[in-house]
Amino acid sequence: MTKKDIHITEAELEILQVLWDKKEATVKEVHEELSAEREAVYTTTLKQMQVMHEKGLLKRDDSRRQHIYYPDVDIKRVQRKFMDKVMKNLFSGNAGELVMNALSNYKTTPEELEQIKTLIEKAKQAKKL
Amino acid sequence: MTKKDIHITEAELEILQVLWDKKEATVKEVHEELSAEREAVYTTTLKQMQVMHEKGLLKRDDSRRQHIYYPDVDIKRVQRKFMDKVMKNLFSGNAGELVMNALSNYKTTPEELEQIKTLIEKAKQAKKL
DNA sequence: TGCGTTTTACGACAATAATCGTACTTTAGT
DNA sequence: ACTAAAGTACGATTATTGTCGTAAAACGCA
Repeated sequence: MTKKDIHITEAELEILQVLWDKKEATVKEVHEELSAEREAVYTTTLKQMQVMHEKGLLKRDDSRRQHIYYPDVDIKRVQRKFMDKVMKNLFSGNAGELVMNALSNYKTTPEELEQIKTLIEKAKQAKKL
Repeated sequence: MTKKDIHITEAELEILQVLWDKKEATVKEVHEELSAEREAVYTTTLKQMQVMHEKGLLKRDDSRRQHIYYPDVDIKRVQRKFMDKVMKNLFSGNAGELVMNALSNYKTTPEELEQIKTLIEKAKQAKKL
C-alpha cells in the first residue's frame, strides 16, 4: 500500500514545498506563504489542503480549532520522481548536462562546491575498480 | 511577442522530447516512440501535435502528405523553466543539493565529471575576485 | 448565554488537458 | 478512373485540476 503512484499536481507541489520547509503549518500559514508570491484565495488553499489530506499527502492534527498539517510524503521520493522526468524529457537522460546547467544557472556556496568535488572524486574511484 | 508564457503540459513535453531528439519527425514517428513506452492512440498523438502547432510549439512542413513537424521552442528556455520549478519546490533553492542528488542517482561519463570539475574551479575562481 | 471573529466543510462550477471516434483527403498502384 | 491504404481534420466527450461562494462549526469573551 505504497503511495508511489499518487499524482502530485502543480498546486499541491507548492503547498508541499511550504510544509517540507516549515515541517508543519496551519492553512493560514501556508496561505500567507503562497500569497507572498501570487494571488491566492484562502478557501482555495484550504480546499486544496483538505484534498491533499484525503489523498494521503498530508497528515493533520485536528484536535484544536486551527488544524495543523504535516507533509506525509517522502521528499526524496518526490524529488526523484520529478528529477527522472526532467532528466528524461529535458536532458535526454544526460546527467552531466543537467548538472552543468544547474551549476551555471544557480548559485552555490564554496562548501557545496567542495562537497561536489568530493563526490566526483568518489565516483571516479568507483569507476576505476 | 515572445512565447515565454505558453504553458507546456505533460503530454506536450513528451512529444517535444522526441522532437528535440530527432530534430524533426512525422506524427507516425513520434507516435511510435511514445508507444514504445506506454499505451498511445494514434489520433490522440496527432491531435496533440496539431494543437501544439497552433500554440506555436511546433512548426511543420505540410507540403507533402505526411506532415513533418519541428520543435519551435527553445529547449534551453524550457529547461530553465522546469529547473526553476524543481529548484524552488523540491530543493528549496539549494543548487548544491540538486547537483549532488543528480550525481548520485544518475550515471555520468568520466568526461562529464572532468567538465564539471572544471566548471567548479571556474566558479571558485570567480568567487575569489 | 449571546455575538463577533476565525476557521473549517463542502458542493458547485470553471478551466484546462487528454482522449478517441468518425469523416474527409491524399496518394500510389493497377 | 477506382480502390485500398495511409494520413489528417476536428468535434465531442471525459478526466483532471483549480477556484470560489456560502454555510456551518468552534471559540473567545463581554
